Amino acid sequence: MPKTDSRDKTAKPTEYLAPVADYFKVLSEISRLQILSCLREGAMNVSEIGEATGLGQANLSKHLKMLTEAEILSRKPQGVAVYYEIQDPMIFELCELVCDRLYQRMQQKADQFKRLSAFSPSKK
Amino acid sequence: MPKTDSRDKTAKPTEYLAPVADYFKVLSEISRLQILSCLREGAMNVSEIGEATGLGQANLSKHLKMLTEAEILSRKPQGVAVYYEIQDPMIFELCELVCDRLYQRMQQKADQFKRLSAFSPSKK
DNA sequence: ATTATATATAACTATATAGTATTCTAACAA
DNA sequence: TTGTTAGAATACTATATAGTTATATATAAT
Repeated sequence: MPKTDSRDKTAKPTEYLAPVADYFKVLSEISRLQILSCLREGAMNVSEIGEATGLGQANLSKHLKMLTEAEILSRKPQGVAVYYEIQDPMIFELCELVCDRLYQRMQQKADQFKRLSAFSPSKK
Repeated sequence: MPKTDSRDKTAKPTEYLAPVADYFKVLSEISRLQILSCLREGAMNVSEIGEATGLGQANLSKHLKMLTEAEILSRKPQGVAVYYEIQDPMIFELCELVCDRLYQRMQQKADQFKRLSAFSPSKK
């Protein structure tokens, strides 16, 4: 019965994790989240996105390329301009999950702070 | 009626995105995903995690610190050993969403390849 | 106290990448 | 054609960070 050699540390699992890590990496930069955020409303061309985000042209272009290669955005040239659009709305699910959780935590901490505040007169 | 100055490009949205980006950044490294993956089964101490993942001791220690500060893991010293445990299972939701999507895409591409293969005899 | 062991920290190196300045390409307009 | 504009590609710099080696800390055992 063939069995995986457990001594081989460099073996299997790593390769499967790489694409997942790469995907999260795309979402791990503020500039790219900014871009995604302003495309929630619908397609925009590069100049428009640039104005909305304040990102430099070359920089923006690189980020758009990354997002497109990750199949998060789609690219549609129209004459001289190029329009980008959300291709995979799942990213918003991901962002919302994270946002909600971060918000919960803040709430919780604020709550604890209020409750345990050293200067409150009571707490019986 | 006070209105946000839309000329101020460096203003608001960025700060709100930073914590989200930071959270995704924690999940964007293979080594950390490896760690999370092996903690799915339950708490483990550092040595055990090291054996399971093959990561070096100091490196592992740094990753565990990051994951703990992100409140993804909890840290429980027990004598000389320190046990780490998943504190926020939401990460698995996130990973599953991404995995499922990546899998769908692969399926889809394989499918297209099969269908359009230049060497197939027929296609009607 | 002394030693051994588990984990953390510090210092360092090497690599990846965000941002920028510059050049290139392609579409449209004159 | 020539020029103009939008976007992409290239080259470069500066910073961040993964990994490693070496050192420090802390608990347990002798």
